[in-house]
Amino acid sequence: MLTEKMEEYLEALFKLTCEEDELNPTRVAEYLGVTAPTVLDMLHRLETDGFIRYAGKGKSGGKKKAHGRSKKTITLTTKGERAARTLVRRHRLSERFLTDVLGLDWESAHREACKLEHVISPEVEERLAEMLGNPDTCPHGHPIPDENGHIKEEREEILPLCELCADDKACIAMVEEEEPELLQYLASLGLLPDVDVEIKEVAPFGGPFLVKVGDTQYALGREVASKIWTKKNQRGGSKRKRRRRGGDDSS
Amino acid sequence: MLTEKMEEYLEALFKLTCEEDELNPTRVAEYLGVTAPTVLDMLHRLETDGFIRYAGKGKSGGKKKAHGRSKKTITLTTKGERAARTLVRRHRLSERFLTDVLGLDWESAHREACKLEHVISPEVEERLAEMLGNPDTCPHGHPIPDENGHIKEEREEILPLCELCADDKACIAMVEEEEPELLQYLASLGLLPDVDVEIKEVAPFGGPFLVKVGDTQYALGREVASKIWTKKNQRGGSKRKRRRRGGDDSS
DNA sequence: AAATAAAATTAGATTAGCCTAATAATATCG
DNA sequence: CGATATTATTAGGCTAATCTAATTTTATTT
Repeated sequence: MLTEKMEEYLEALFKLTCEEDELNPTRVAEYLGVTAPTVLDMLHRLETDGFIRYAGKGKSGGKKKAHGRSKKTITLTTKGERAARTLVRRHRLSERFLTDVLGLDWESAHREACKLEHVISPEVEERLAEMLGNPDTCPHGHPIPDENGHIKEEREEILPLCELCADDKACIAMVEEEEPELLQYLASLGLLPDVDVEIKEVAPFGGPFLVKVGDTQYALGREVASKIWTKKNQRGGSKRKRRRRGGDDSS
Repeated sequence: MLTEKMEEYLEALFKLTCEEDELNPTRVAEYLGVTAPTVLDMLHRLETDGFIRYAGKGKSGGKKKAHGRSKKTITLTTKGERAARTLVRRHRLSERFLTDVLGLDWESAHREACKLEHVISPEVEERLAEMLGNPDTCPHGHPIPDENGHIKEEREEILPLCELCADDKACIAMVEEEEPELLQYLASLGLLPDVDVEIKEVAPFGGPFLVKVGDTQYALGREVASKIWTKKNQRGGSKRKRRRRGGDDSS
């Protein structure tokens, strides 16, 4: 049986494995705000229940170092990934409901969704999706997996704002969440999904981006700019900049 | 801090103390499907946290039996009762939402509401109530406490169907829930809140009630009849049959 | 390669909720 | 009243999650 805690870990593992390969326990501990032994414990439980694999990748012949068989890594099994995607779906559907129907602000919606996702049944999930018109993104612009956990991948050409160049025009596709202060800040600048922006200038040496939103211009640091994902307005169709792994992010 | 389990117990205690006075641990254990020691354990925790009182009622001078000071009873403190009423409110609001907005059947709605009630924040509670038009009953007809936990007491003249007499005409006010099979059965007969019924005959010696609903007549056992609360159509204004304590029931 | 730093893992404890078995108190019946 | 039920309570255990304090591995530096 999947306890609420197990669900939380699964979700975290899913998000983290999408963002970085070679996920290790310490990173998970840090992300979830618990200690490493606690994570180890849970990893074992998740493993015996078949949700993850935690072992050195089977390179049996590897004579690397002779002793310990090639550092363990955490990977979700199909079962584990299915569960995680369902949770992500429920979380994002909840967020949509909380913002669109009940009118909560993003941050509250996120906080509440973290609790709701664990108590929503398949039936409620389905009705909720239906009632909301089967939305395909959460308020932050992140895709909502379908009933089977599939994430729509029309995501060609989505790249962080920090990779745009001067004079590029783009539309914000999604903003990283999980960081309330950042969100608050972005919202205050009007940097929200579906908003059009134009890069006026990119300061060299890791300097700020001068971005025009509506009639105003803001200087955004690289850090912030990397948290805003944009859909570039095809303008000459320069197809550089590949996407990363097939995964997804946060919220 | 109030854990989910503590909330469950509080709610159960609230319901039970409304229905029977002199509530004892064994009854609670039976109601919640756990063992008596488990209940004792929780009672102690709830007591140290100030949600209940569990002690022989202070009759200090009572020389009854000399030894053990007059059997302990469970009572909710103001704090405990406030918490319980909030839970009842969230449960019933959830039920309304699940049935009215998402279209779930009563039983599923009840099941889901049992989980939702523990994760709904004051903010969501408020918005939900607003969105639903501040309903004052759950789908089964039970009153929804207001934001302060007050339960509307227009409940004069609400009495169980088993106390009606032949030829009485009444309107169903609410039906006991917590018993899915019963609910299922009642629903199949069309015995739902707001439906008008007429008692055609009351068989003597604890026999069944012949009740007319729409064009059909059904024979209901006393047990079932006691689970259906009705608002009698004033017909001569016979004011007998007082209500019980100020409490409320299930759902 | 040795020394040092960082990560992983083991050991041992704690708390909330639960359980079973045993014991103590109360009630009820004949 | 005394024997038999019934209830309440105590004792002792178990699992999920968590922690702190070692200890062991694995990496990195020099």
